[in-house]
Amino acid sequence: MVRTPCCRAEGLKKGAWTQEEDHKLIAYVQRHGEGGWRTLPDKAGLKRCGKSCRLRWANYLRPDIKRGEFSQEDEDSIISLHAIHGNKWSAIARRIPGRTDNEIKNHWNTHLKKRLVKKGIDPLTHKSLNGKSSDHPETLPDKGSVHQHDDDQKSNKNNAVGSLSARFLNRVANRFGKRINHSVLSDIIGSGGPFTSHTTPTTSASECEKSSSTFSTPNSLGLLINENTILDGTSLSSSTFSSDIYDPLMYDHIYDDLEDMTAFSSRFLNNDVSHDGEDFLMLDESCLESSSFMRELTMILQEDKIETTVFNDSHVTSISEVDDSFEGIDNYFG
DNA sequence: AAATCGCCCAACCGCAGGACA
DNA sequence: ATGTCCTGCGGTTGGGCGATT
Repeated sequence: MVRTPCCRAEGLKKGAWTQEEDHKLIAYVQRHGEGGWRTLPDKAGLKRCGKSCRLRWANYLRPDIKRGEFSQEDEDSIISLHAIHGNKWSAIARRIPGRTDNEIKNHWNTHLKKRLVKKGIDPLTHKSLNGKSSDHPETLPDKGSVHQHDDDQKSNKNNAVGSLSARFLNRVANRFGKRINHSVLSDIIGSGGPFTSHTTPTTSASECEKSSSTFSTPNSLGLLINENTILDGTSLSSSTFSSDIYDPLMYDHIYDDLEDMTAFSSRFLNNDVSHDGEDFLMLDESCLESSSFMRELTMILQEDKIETTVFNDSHVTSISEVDDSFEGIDNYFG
């Protein structure tokens, strides 16, 4: 099917936006909200195509856009996320609050890529350019190592990635299993391990393979929650994780919260495994359907807000090394 | 001072895919 | 099932601007 490009029409302005145009666009969006970009130019009195208006709004005028230089933290995040997602700028942008995909893409191409090359890191693979495995903190686990031998995984220092999650979640499962019942836990532990790597229904197999070598189970669905964020308690509203008021719909609300870009875009990572201090819980999506599990998880998360140091062990064990049986989980934390 | 170069980044382009009639 | 609209995405372009010659 052939479509006529929207900007082909005669008389439409292209190029840099003027202040007046910006004002018109802002005023219109404030009055009528986003969307309807095709008809917006006429209604707003702009001689631009809708696409141009949408881009101008999305990349420049939106009120939640953070202008100015990227912080070190932002840059680290971008590099880490790029190691996972590659050039999926929109996916990266969703994790960097206030930054647009365009901005991140530009920053990557003009600064970060060069910086990595300077440090001897291939910006495409995030591996050392000289062939040696890089110890550089800006690199991530080899995306291709998902199915490597266990020994390789153990020797990979980045294996610690997710292992904290594994321990934490094993603990959650353990406690939950003791308090609730074995069968539910078995469901959770279930096929291929309890908190396996994640892929959303739309995630490709290749993207799955980019994830942590420790947790990969390509067919599983899942979601990730930033453990550190949860543990420091900054991301959880009391209403979201209240163990006192149990509402069967609560987890729908959690989903809603997690989908809320302004509140959670930087915290809820449904595609990523992070590294070096930023660690992520991985939950099978079915967990969310187990209300009793989620309630228990909620309680434990709340408790753990004050005991984050428990997880700062020097040695961590990946979940793949742990016996998936209930007893195994039980023994694991002694 | 003028010309040239290189960098940066806003904006554009073409394509893909979901929604809907 | 098909066609169209609408939106989002990633890659690319080109104008502005400072640095260098």
